[in-house]
Amino acid sequence: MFRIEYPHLDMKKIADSGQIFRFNVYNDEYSLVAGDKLLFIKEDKNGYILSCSEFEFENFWMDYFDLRLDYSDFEKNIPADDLFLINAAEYSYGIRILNQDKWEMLISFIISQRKSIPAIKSSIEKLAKRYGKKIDMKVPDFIKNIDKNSEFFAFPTPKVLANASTDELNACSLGYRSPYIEATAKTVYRGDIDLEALSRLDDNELLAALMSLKGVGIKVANCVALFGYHRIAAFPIDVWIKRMIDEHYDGEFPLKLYDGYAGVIQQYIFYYGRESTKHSGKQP
DNA sequence: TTCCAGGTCGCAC
DNA sequence: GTGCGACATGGA
Repeated sequence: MFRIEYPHLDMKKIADSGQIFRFNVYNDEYSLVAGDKLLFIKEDKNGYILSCSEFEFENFWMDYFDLRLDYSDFEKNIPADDLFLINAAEYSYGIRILNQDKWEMLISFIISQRKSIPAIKSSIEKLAKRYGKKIDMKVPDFIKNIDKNSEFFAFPTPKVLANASTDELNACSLGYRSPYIEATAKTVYRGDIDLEALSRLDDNELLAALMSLKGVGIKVANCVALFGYHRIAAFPIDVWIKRMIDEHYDGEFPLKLYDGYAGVIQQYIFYYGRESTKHSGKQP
């Protein structure tokens, strides 16, 4: 167990921010599967109690939650008359761009196309349960809201998915995306594309390399770049972002104001747009 | 039931 | 390069 307390860190908002699909909320407690790692979290006044050791926190989770980056400057260029974005940034205070596993992001966002977030989560859990290794870790005693018999499965490796049959993949509610997953898994497993090596490319080269994969277009590539490679300049445009830009910016978002970190701003817009719609039943 | 979901592909022009 | 229909399935 290890307690942390940081500014600009809100687990609930991050879990609901659409950048991660295996971060579940149980009132003031959370479970989080990242690759083959499992973390339990409990709110504790202004901080959080984590199920990991201090060593594991400093060697993995600290970077995973992007806690070395100062988020306080990202709002400084928002114009005073852009009330929409001022509100979005304030509403999203505490969201960080996670450093997630590249392979997991690639497959997750291929699945995400034309699916609702609950449906995406459901598909990924089916994949993990069918193909992922069971994680050997008990629900710790300080976690009260999660069933002690719960099982958690690592994200499937490229090898396992590359060798999966189409019928089995179809059982994971992938729909027409099954052949995309199959083709991409084979490409990665064979080593035709080395996801780690892509880190050396600049943003545009990275997007181009990702888009060479089956089922990866401009939007998915930007999501993988942003959430898997921490390219915080990447600005994925999906139906929500487009809707917000059309309504509040007359179809053209002033990207130049946020040079180098537009992805953070994008995440604020996405979260604010979706959450406020969820609660009011209409767009903000 | 009907509609929509963190889009992409293939194929016209 | 741009436009357009097809695409599987689950959740609301």
